[in-house]
Amino acid sequence: MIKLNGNTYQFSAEIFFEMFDDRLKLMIIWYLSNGSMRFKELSNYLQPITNKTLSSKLKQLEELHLIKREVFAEVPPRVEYTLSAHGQQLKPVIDEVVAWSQHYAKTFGQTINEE
Amino acid sequence: MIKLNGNTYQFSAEIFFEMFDDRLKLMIIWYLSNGSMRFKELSNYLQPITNKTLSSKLKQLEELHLIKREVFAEVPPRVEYTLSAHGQQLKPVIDEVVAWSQHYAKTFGQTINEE
DNA sequence: ATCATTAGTATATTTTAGTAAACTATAGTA
DNA sequence: TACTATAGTTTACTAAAATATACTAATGAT
Repeated sequence: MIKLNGNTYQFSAEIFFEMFDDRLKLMIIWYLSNGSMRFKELSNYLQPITNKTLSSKLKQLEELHLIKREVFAEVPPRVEYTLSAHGQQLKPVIDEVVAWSQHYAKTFGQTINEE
Repeated sequence: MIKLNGNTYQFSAEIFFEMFDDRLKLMIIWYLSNGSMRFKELSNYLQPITNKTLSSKLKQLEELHLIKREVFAEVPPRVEYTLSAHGQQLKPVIDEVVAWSQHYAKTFGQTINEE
């Protein structure tokens, strides 16, 4: 039995399942796994998404200690999002997700314009 | 670019993200990874969950070719759910999820009544 | 003076997912 | 006769999540 933020879990994996209860948060981790990104950049990749939704997801990920938010004192503003140490430790999960997806796509989908 | 069920994806991983856009479907895979289970059994593990929700999630997983549904001609009815080959190939993903979660729980949570 | 840019916030509206509760068929049991 | 069990379905409702749209501050460019 695990206690975390007032919640109790039978199995540790349930923590992951609750964290990534939408497709967006894990996708953001996935995009950030290749380096830092700015708000607008992430937004472009995740289209269609509204500022409000992206903003709230990033805030959640920060509260979960999975990403870091760095503000630069510039105009127009610049904010960079980067994986934290715990976020980076999700890399093996991401790698297996990619491997599985490729296999699945090979079986059920059709690849066009590969490069 | 990948085509699958009328949708197009830039990256194969997006297929996974769309499949597991809720916490329930991957959790079901996780429970089934130790063998087959009946409807009620899954329902008990996933409480609180309604019949309608569980039923729809199982239907989705079946359509995605990730689980198999076996009906036995008995009264009261017996239906067993089992991972398909593609479902079983999610095992490495699950394993990494478990490993990461344990590490995360060790850092931010507190384990009580471990055994 | 006005436009463009970034990283959001604010407000109102719509969509979606999930819930609760009742119901089905079939056979065995009290 | 009524109750139990299983594996759902059906209906009506609600709460949560996402959307569209407009807005802000500060600066440089046109």
